[in-house]
Amino acid sequence: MTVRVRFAPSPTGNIHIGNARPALINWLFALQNKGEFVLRFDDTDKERSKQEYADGIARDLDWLGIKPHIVERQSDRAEQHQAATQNLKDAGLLYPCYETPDQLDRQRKRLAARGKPPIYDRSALRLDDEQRKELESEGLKPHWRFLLPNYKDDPFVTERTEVKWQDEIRGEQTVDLASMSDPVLIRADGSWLYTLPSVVDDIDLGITHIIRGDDHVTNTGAQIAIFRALGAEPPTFGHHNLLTTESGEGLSKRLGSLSIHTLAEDGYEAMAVACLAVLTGTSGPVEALANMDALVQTFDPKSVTKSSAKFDPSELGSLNRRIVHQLDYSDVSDRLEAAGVSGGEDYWNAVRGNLEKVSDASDLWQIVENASPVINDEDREFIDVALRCIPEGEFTLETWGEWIGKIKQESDRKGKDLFMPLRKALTGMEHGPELDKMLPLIGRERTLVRLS
RNA sequence: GCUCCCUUCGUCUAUCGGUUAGGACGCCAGGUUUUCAACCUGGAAAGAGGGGUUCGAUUCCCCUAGGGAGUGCCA
Repeated sequence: MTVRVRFAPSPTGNIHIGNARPALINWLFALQNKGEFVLRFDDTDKERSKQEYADGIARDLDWLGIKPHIVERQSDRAEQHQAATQNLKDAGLLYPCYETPDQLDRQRKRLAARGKPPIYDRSALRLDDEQRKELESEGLKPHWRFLLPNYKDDPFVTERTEVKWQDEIRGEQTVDLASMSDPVLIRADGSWLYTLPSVVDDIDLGITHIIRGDDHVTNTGAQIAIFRALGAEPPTFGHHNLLTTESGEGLSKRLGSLSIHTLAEDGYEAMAVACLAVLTGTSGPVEALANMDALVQTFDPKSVTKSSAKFDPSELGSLNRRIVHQLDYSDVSDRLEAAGVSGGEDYWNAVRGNLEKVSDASDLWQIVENASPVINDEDREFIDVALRCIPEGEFTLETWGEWIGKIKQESDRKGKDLFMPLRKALTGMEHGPELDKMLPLIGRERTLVRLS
């Protein structure tokens, strides 16, 4: 059977590094198993879902290197959701409830105050047709709950109230359905909550593995019950740990600075973001892997740990640096040319070891094109000596060695005193890329001008 | 409040009862590079607390504390 996974964001905001984690883990899992990746927009919340967010999510995933094989929109599949709804109603597994949100809220608070679990008491299940009619004649519209197979004394008895599954990441998991309320599947306005459409779509789309954050663990218990109620075998589940900020809070959509789009605009490499998002909270090192293939080879779902992991945004800097240092000219030529850096491969190889971000290459380019020479008064005489020693012919990689050798003979300077005045005169800076590589790029003409 | 999960260097983590508690990132020092970066070598750095079980506990059990998640007519 072909592995098929899905990433199912609700288009209610931009994705950040915390959402990138499940997206990438699913993507890697798909590639590792020669499977397919479905991007499904869970847009059942009409109030908050927006097309612009969906577009933004697709764009950000693409930037990260995720190319979905299939794109779906939950709102396009109302027919199937309707059919499943009817199935459940016919089976007596979906029952109408008339409590208002306010009433439910008070009920929960009352239970909490008494130290009891805040579980819905199923009083609506005991309503007869006449009572329902009466409530509806008062103008109340029902919302619908799924009857969890969990109470020993209810008409849909199952011996066990626990749902167990072998989690791809966390090992054996158990959720006790007796500890949760019957989930509301349909709102009073007739629209679906995410729970049922999600299961229906997972069945119809042939999803084989549901990999998502461990905030869904309890959900999985109820959803497995719904899979079974719809006559489908539940897929394999895997729940990865969540990432938190330094202060330990869960990542929220409010973390604008860590939105994928912002990180992209700030000039970070997609692979740096991907490595941090995926490899943090695993037993492997957070390595700087330069391409998705390497990450596919490296990542092991089983290495994801169970506890939430603090991740350090500042690590993105060093990760990015290490990745940039590995990039070949062909990886960056487009970006360099777009930024007006025309030094080609020689230039890239000369400077990449000094860069934090690829965009820094443009700043360094000024060394070649228009550095402001710095020549201290006490070095003037020495620079004049250097000027006289400049080798004949075109500047090559050997020119620097030749030149400095000659200067050594002509002056009594050595070490730092020898090369630093030249570095400052040539580049205007006290540190930077190796001069033997820069010299051919700067060329004879500019060298003469800068030293004069 | 109730349910589930978790707790080892600063951070992410390894350890199938006996280890000098290992690695990665970061940090510090030295080397190398005639600068910086890179690179190499070395170093500092950890079992939340309390009870058990055991010849022996970081490892198994219980309690406490702390953290995460769920507990929605959000997803």
